[in-house]
Amino acid sequence: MADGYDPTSIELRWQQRWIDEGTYEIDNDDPRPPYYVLSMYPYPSGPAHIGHVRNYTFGDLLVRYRTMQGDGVLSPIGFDSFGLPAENAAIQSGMHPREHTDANIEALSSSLRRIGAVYDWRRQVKSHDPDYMKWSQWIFLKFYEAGLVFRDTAPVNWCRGCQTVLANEQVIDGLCDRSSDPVERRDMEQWFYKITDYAQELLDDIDDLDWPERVKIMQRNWIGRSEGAEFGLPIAEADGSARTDVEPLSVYTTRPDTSFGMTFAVMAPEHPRVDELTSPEHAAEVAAFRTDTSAKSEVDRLSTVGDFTKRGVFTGSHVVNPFTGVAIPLYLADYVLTTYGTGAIMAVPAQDQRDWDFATAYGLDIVRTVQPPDDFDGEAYTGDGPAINSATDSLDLNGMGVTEAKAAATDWLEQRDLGVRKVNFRIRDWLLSRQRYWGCPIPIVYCESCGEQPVPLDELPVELPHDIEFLPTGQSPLLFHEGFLTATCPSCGEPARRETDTMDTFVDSSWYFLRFADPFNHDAPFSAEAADHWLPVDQYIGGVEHAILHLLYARFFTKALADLGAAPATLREPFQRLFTQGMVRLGGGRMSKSKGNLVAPEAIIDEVGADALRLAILQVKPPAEDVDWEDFQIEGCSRFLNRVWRLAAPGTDLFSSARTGDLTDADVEIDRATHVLIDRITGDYDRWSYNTAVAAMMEFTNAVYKYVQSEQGPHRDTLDAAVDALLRVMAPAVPHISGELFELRGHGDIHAQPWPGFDPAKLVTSTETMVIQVNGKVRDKIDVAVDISDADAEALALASEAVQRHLDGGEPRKIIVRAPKLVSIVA
RNA sequence: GCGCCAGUGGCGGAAUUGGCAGACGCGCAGGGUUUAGGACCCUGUAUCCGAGAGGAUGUGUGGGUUCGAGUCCCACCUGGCGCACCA
Repeated sequence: MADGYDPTSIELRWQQRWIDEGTYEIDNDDPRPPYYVLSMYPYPSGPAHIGHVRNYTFGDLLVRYRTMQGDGVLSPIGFDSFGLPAENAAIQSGMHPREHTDANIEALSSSLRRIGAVYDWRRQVKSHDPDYMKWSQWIFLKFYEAGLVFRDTAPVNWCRGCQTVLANEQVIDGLCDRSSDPVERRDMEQWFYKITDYAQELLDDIDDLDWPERVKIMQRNWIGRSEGAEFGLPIAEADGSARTDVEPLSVYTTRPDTSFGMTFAVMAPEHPRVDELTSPEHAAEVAAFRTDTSAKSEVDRLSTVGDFTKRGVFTGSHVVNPFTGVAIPLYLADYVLTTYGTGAIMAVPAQDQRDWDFATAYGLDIVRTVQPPDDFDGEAYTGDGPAINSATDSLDLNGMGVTEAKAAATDWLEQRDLGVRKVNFRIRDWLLSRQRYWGCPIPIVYCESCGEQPVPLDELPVELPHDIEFLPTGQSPLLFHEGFLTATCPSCGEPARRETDTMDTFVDSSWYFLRFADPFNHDAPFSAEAADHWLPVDQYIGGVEHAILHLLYARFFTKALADLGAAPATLREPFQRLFTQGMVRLGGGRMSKSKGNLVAPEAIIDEVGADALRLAILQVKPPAEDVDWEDFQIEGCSRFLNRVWRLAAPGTDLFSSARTGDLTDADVEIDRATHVLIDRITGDYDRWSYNTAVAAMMEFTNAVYKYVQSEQGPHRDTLDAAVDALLRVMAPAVPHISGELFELRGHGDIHAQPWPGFDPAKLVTSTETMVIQVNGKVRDKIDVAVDISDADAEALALASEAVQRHLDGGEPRKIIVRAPKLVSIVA
């Protein structure tokens, strides 16, 4: 064939055309129903890798499909362009992070265009663009004003390798999630966002999200709500009586019902009252223990394996168990953390395994207060059961189950003013300070006389100086840049020093989806009207690795911005539907730059075209599942596209041999198959079943080939209708080839076409294959009319020779008829 | 340990409501076309018995419900992911 399928030239031409014609640009006053499709904000690390391509192919299919369905689709793209890798590259290679980043953005943009993904490029945002930074800082200051920002000295996670502070979310099993170095603890002045103010709402609103269940579970776990009681343990005199001149030691427990089994108490080594509550003769030991603990990683501290004898120390003091009035020893132990609850616990070894281990190691009493089942052979028992050993004159819990006893114990505390019901959350405030250059500067200055001062809104953005020297010292280069450091106090006008911390890059990705709604706004990050028009995102697409960090922060920002009046008050959630696509692996392992086993999509596109690659991505596996690169069937997909080309391109033999005139049964059958195709693909696209959609296209194409090659040959009208429908349903998946063929066939721009409808009446056949089972086994199949009566179906089944053979003269005991599909005979 | 998800041919997978298991593709085999190769077209391809007709077995394992189970229920095995001793 002279004019064979040449993907490269076709694809480049269409890609240019979509950009030149602004096909997927959309204005906020577009009259079509708004539909917002968004793929997660990519970090520009260079040309797209195969995982990116998979992600953006799914997004692009949806953009094109919804457009054909008649929606006004918002399909924006931007770049999460701040972050550590650019700065590390600068230290290593001397290339400025800005140049490094800009080059990577160009490379990634080019990749996205090469796979045929379409966006409204006008709306593009980049985190490091001063125009974007301005509004990141503006939001910081609004949060500051509203009390959602604070500064505090806090033990922070310090990564020695990266020489920076990490958020809790970036610490995985005590190791840095980027460099895998062990994370140490250090005290620093840090900026925080008060995400804990929204803990309850963030938890409650998860229920209504159309998200994968496991992501919702992960968020609930992370927020970690627990209900319990907080109460005081009075400090004991030498004789064991309670002191009234000193504040009791406050503890939090989720098991107030077990309080009678409290045989000792434990403070975190960092607890502020350690010095006060340590007796002089134990001071040296306590000090040594605290030093040891501070050097330990969080993994070691929370571990429950191994010897407990070195993991605690006696303070020399006692406290009083308010339930029993008995004085019990007060210890420090590394497994108690200052960051959760009150930083001190009541220890109940019989019902908590760590307490049990500790008690065993230190020879402390163990008293059961919940009766374990008879067959229980463990140590600490945490299950349900009747309370025992839990009674005094004023409170008797004995016999109650855990739930009832909890309530009774808490009521008792509240009635006596000893304690209160308390809800605790595991989630902690969001530490956003980073001691790094390549991030958005925190817009604060420090004045000797006026103290901490927010930068006035009209002075934003605080920009990063460009002339910076990168040294591997681990300290932010901003600390040594006089021009940046020097500022004027907005309050008194005297010289002041600028904050050198920059923001965590998760700040940038926490509101970019709002900026996309109104990217040209010069007066605000976005208008409430624009946000109201587009948000929430109708379909968000990304990796499950962002299940906690990014998605939780973005939810927090959206709620806070709505409460501050920047976003519509009704906008409580940013992403109504979330789809998490699986990862692309190689040989069962992870693909990574360091392993040097990255698959380069560009090389594949050069060889077989972007459409074949897209089709292979869609075909290989259900989108939600991880997939191995070795399983991709690029060749089969390329072969299929060639088959379609030969079928649909005008001027081929297939096309010119078509007959005209009356329609035959074969024509009716192909017409029916065409409607089935549209029906199937519509359903498959709607439910993200792209692999079966591709199978449907292939099956249909095979059927049309058979039809064309049949003796009587194809009818021109039937063939035209079949092929045009095929191209239309393929358009969202393989936009270049279907666009090219549709145009060559003289029908104009396929992407401006409405989604094809189908006639339900045409889906039904006149006959159906009826299956006949004897004792559950298929014994015969008979073609019957679809409207056959049950009685006729039964008679037909019994008349079957095969059925009679298997009945072997016996009488059927029971016959189940599901006409016209099935007759089941029990012999 | 707790929670979630998955397990189907040589391989990736399909089976939307309990009703023909293995669609579609890859791979493999045979044939056609071609000077040849490639490309293309056609046919076959779960396992076992059988020349064939046909039969038996079969969706991780073991039970159960049902006329009928890949699908529902119970117990278990294996793998992946999350949480993990947060009081």
